Amino acid sequence: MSTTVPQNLVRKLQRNAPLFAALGDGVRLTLLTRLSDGGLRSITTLSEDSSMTRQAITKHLRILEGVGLVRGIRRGRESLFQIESKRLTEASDLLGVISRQWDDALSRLKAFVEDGAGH
Amino acid sequence: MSTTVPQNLVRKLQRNAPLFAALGDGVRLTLLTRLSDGGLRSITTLSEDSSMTRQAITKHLRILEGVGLVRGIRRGRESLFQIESKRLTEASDLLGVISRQWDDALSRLKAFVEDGAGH
DNA sequence: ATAATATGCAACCTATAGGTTGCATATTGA
DNA sequence: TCAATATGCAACCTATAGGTTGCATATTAT
Repeated sequence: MSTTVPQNLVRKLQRNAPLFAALGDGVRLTLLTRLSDGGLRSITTLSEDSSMTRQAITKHLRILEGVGLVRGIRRGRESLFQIESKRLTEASDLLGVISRQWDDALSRLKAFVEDGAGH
Repeated sequence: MSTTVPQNLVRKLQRNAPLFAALGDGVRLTLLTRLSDGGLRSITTLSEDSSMTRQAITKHLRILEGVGLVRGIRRGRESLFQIESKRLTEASDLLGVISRQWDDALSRLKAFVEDGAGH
């Protein structure tokens, strides 16, 4: 009973490590929820009711943009950000696939044990 | 058109930030995939085909344990780890809820715009 | 034209994530 | 009992994540 997870799935997981890392920060999760109505918001707007500086918020937005969770567009002197829900759906699906994979493996293991392996 | 995401969902997301952070590291993702067949493995075993020291692996395992993605049990002189697929399913479901929430919000926004808002 | 607004850029600081080494302790096998 | 094995503990190192400040630049409003 060795590894049952296909290698391409492993690679897929690895490739998405930065995405999970981006989600692993409270400030960024707050930004995402503030954008979650699909609206466009400027950096200044997003910084306003935050205790942090605009520059800190900017850095977080760039990280989110880097993994494709938000998209920034320049309009005049301001740069507006909107959410990319597609990317998040992908993340959810990926975790779903993995967890199902694991559940399946566990079921097989359980069945194997309950069948009285070794008889 | 302000925030449409319920506050309890926001809190739920925030609460799970450490879980996402735990998933945001390649070494830990590798450990999870190595445990993904549901088997029990010792720290030494998990360290063996890694370029890192046992202590580094131990730290990663404790982080995974801290967020409930694996469970460690002591048996004799070794401590064995197994995966907690339930926790991962939760993570997947959570992201799913959020992304659906966002998709819905975007649909409403789109409909709002296409209906010719302001008429 | 000029002042106000919005952002970008870069240097800098501090905490900590992620790794190492060295040694102590518990358990098992001969 | 004694040696080998498995882990724990703690100090330490280094890179970097996350934040700040200061200033330059582009855009808009008066």
